[in-house]
Amino acid sequence: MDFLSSLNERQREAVTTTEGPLLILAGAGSGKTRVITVRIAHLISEREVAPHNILAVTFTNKAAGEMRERVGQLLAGQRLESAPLISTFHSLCVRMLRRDIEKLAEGYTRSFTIYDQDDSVRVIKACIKDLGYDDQKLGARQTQGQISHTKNSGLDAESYAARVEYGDEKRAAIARVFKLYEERLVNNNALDFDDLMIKAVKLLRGREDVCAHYNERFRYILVDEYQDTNSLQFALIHFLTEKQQNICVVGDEDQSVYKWRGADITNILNFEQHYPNAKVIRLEQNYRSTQTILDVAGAVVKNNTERKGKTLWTSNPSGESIRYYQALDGDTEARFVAAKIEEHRRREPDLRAAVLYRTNAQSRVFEEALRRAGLAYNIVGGFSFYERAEVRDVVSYLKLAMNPHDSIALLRVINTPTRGLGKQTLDELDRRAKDYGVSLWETIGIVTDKGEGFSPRAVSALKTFQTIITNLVALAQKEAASEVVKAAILDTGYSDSLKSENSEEAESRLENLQELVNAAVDYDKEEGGGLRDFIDAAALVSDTDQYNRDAPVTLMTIHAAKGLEFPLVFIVGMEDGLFPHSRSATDMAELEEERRLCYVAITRAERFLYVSHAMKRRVYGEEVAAEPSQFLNEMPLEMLEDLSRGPSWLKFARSSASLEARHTAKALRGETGAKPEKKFDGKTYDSVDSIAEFFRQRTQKFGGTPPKPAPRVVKHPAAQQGSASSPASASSSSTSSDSGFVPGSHVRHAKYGRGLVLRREGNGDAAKLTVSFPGFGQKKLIEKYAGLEKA
DNA sequence: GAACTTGCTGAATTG
DNA sequence: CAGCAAGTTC
Repeated sequence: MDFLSSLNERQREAVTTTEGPLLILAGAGSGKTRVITVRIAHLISEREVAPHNILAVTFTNKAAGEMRERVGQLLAGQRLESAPLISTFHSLCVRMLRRDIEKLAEGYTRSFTIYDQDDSVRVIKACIKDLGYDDQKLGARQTQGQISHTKNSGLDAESYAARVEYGDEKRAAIARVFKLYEERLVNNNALDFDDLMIKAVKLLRGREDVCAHYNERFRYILVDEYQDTNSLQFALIHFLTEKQQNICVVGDEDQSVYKWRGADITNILNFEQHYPNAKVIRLEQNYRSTQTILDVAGAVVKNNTERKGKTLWTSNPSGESIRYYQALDGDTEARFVAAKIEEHRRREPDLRAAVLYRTNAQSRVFEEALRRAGLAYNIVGGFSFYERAEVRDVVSYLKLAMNPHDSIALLRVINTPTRGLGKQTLDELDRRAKDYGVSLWETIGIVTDKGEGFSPRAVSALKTFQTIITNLVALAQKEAASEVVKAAILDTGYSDSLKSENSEEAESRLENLQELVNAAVDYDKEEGGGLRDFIDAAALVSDTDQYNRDAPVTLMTIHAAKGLEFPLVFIVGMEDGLFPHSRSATDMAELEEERRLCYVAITRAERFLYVSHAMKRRVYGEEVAAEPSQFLNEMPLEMLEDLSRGPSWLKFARSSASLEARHTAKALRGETGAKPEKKFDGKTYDSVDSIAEFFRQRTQKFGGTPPKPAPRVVKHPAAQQGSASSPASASSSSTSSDSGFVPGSHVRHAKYGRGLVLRREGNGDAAKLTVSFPGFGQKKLIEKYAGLEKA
C-alpha cells in the first residue's frame, strides 16, 4: 500500500513520526483529516500495530464517522482482526463508565441515564422551584449554564459555594440549586454531559487498575481539534497516555473558538512543556482556498495579539475577489443571497453553497428566501431531529424501558398522550415520592396498590400507565432495539393520539417517528449493541452531526461550520454587535475569539466568498439600526468588490481611504492641504462622517497627520432626516431625556469619531451609554466623562 | 382536567 | 417575535 505518495513532505513526516509525542499545527485546509487517516492506516499496515491498540478522539460524531470511513477506504481489502476505536470524547467516556462506574462507589450503577441539556434544565427548574426561589430572577437556563461552566472548569458544588462572596444572593442561591441538582442526579442514577467527562477522569485518577487497563489497551492515541480541549479532556488524555507517550494531537490555535465552553488554548500552546520531548510539525500549505481568500483571512486574524503566528500559502490560483453587499435590512440580505446562489448554480449546477451566520436566530429569513427561490436547503442546528418533542417523548419511553426510576423521563411522558393525569395528581404524586423517599415509579406502585387520597379515575389512569411501562421493560429484556422503539410508539397510544389529530403537523410528527424506527432498524443491523447503546447514541448526537454533505445549500452557524469546506460561502450579518457579538465587546480576549471565528468563516470558502451586512435588523421584533462590523474594516478593502446598489459603507470607506492616503502623502511632503472632509458632501451613507473620522484615526495610528478632532459644527440640515428616517430613534423615543443622547441618535467622540447610541442606562450625566462606532465596535461610556457631542 | 387566552420575559456560540 | 407560565373558560 502506498499511502504516502499523495502527501507533501510535511504531511509525510507527520504520518511517519509514529513514536513519542507529536504536535501537528495544521492550518485551515492543510489536509489535516488526510494526515490523521493516513497515519492510522500507516500504523496498522506498515508498523503492524494491532488496530484495537489505536484510539482516535474527536469532538463530533460526524468527524469520527468520516474518519472511520476514510480509514476503511484506505485499508480496503486488508483483513483485520479488530478495528481502531474512533470515537468522540463523550462516547469514549460513556464506554468507560458503562464498564466501570460502579468502582467509583458514588452510588451510580452501570445502567445510568444520560441527561442532555434539556433534561438538566428541567431538573434545575424543579430544584429552583423546590427551594422556593421561583419568583427570583434565577433563570433555569442561565443557572444551568453557570453550573455547567463551573463543572467544566473542574469545580464541584462545594467549591462553588465556598467561592460565593458574602452578600451575593444570586450566587448563593445558585450554589444551593447546584448542590440539590447534584443530589438529584445521583438519586436518579443520571449523569449530565459534564459528568460524563468528570466521572471518567475521576475513574482514571482514582483507580490505578482502570488506568492501567486503558494504557495497556490504547498504545497509540490521536486527538483531533486539540485547541478545543478543556482541562477535563486534557486530564483524560494525559491519563490515557501516561505509560506509552504515543500521543499525536492535531490543532490550530487560530481556530480556537470554544473558550466559552471551557476550552483551554494553553493545552495546545504549551504542549511542548506538557510532553517535553515532543516533536512539532507545521502544515502551512493550504489546498482548499484561493490566494485571495487566504489573504483576506490572514489580514483579519493578523489583528489578534495572542497567537503563535503562521502564514498559510497555496499554489491555487488567486481567484475572484471577495464580494461585498450592503443590504437595507435582513430580508433584502436574504434575497440577495438566494439570488446569488441561483446565479452561481445556473452556471455550475453542482456548486455547493453555505450560508454562515453568528447566531441561530438569523436562519429564519434565509430559510424563507431560499424556499421562495425554490432552492433545496439543509439546516444544521436549531431544532435537530433528536430535539423534536415527539422524538424526545418516545426516547423517554425507551429510557423508562431501561430504567423506570428515571423521573425526568417519567414526568415527560406520564401524560403524553393525555391520560387524564393532570397537575393536581402529579403534584400529589410528587409530594408522596418525597415523603416516602422513593422514586416516582415506586410511588405509582404504592398508589395503584392502595390508592387512598386519589380519585378512582386517577388511580385507573396510573394503572394504565404502569402497565404500559411494565410491558416496555419486559420487551426491552428480550427484543432488539427497533422492536422496543416500535412498541414505544404504538403500544403507548402515542401514534393513535397523533393520528386522531388529523393535522399536517401531526402527520409530519408521525413521519419523524418513522425515521426514528428506521434509525433503530439500521442500528440493530449495523451496531447490534442493543437498546442501551441506541439510547446512548441518540443522547450524544450533536447538531453538527446532522450535516448532509451533498445538500446544495447549507445554513448553519459559523461554529457548526468548523472543519467543513464549500466552494461558495456567504458570511452574513457582518454587523457590529451581532458579529462580533455585543457580549464580547467589553473583553479583549473575547473579541479575539470572535475574530478567530471570522477567520474560521472565511477559510471555509474554496472559490467564492461573499460578505454582507444590513443597515437595520429585527431584534426581539423591533427594528434597530446596525453598523458594519469592524471585521469588514480589517479586510484589505481593495480585495472587496462592491455589489451593493447605490451608496454603501465600502464605497465611502474606499474614498476616504484613498483621500486620506493622498492627504497623508501631501502632509509628508510638507504640503498642508485641503481637508478631505469637504469631499464628503454627498452624505448619502448614514454614517459617512464616522467613516471619514475613522480613517482619520486609522492614518493617525500609523503615524499620519496629527489629530484635529474636527469640531465641525456644520449642522447640516440632515438633522431632520435623522429623526424621520432613522428607525431606531423612532422606536425608542420613550427613553427620551434632556441630554439628547437617546438610543438611535448619533454622537461624536474625540477618539472614535461618530457613533450610534444603542442603549442608555441610568439618567442625568451619570448615564451609561452603549455606543457603536464603525471600525471600533461597541463601547460603553459614562456620559459625564466621555465628552460626547451631538452629531 | 383540558383547551384556550393573555402577558411577560428573554437567545451567543455546543457535546 | 417567540415560548412559557399563569389565568380563564368549558
